[in-house]
Amino acid sequence: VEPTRWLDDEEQAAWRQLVAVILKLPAALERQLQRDAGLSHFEYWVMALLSEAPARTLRMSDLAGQANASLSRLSHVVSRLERHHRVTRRPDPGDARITLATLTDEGFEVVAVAAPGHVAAVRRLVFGGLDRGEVADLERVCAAILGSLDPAPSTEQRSARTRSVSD
Amino acid sequence: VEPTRWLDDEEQAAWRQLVAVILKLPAALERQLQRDAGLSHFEYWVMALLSEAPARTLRMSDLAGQANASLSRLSHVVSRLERHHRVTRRPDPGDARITLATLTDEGFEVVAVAAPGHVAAVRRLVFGGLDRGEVADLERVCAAILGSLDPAPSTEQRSARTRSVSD
DNA sequence: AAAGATTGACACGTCAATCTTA
DNA sequence: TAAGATTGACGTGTCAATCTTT
Repeated sequence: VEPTRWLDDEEQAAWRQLVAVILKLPAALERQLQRDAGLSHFEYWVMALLSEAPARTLRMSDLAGQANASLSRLSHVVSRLERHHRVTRRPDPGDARITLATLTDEGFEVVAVAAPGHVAAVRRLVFGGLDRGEVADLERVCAAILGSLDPAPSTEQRSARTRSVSD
Repeated sequence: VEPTRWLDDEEQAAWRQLVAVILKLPAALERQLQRDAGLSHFEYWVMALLSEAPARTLRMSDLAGQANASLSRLSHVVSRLERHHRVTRRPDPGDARITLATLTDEGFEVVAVAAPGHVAAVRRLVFGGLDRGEVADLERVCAAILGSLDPAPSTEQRSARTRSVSD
């Protein structure tokens, strides 16, 4: 087998580590949230994003964008959350094509209860072994990768970050 | 909501980026392999690992370890691969509890054909935006995270790496 | 009883098709 | 016709239960 061009040794080593992280980290977070709060990581993430939004409400499209998910995936998950009375959906009064998703009080409670344990897990699993410099490295490298990953640097989702139920 | 202790700003920023990478990178790789080779990323990874092994053969347990997967998950995937005549399974002659998985010639062909495109995608999506220093950072940080992730620093899977059909 | 592995049920993600409003 | 969103079918992953060999 002699392909176009391989990865060099450094890249190969880095790649193996990245793949391992991508395989194991999500699984670990999933287990923690499932065990301690009965939530999937994605459910938690969606509710956390809503909890930060004005009026705890977001358009499905915006929510999908902020959650890095397809509209389809989001819709399935929100259906589930709605079934559990954690989120409600209703058409936008101004443009009926748009659906607004709102976190209920009950939903907020669920995230609020789940948050401390999840944050602790993230601190332990991700940041536990990193010093300040490595945290900065992590952010820089991830940002660079995301740059290559998103062909469209169009819609900037930069905005004042409010601390709330998340992360 | 006032939990035990939050992430500081730097950690929070890094965490958001990491989550985005974890959400998007696997999806992107999956799409590429599915589209160009009809393989899932995990299937590719499993076959690539077998292609490097002596006699293209590995015990299911070892394969699961190297692939960072549960034995159950691996078993399902290998069943699928076996159905497509890409892998064969047989009990170990010495200890019949053990199952040996072997990559077939046909399976090797499949990986060999898929590899160049996949490597190119990895180069483009992951390393395209990184300079040498950032590649090193990436490896360091991932290694550190894996350290926190694996409670057991027991079994060292360090061994001479052979370049083959992978990465 | 323990190790190695497999299986089946269930939950989730993806894709393509569909529906509704603009 | 396009934008926003939903749905259903299908493949895959996970968990617990199971099976076989030691």
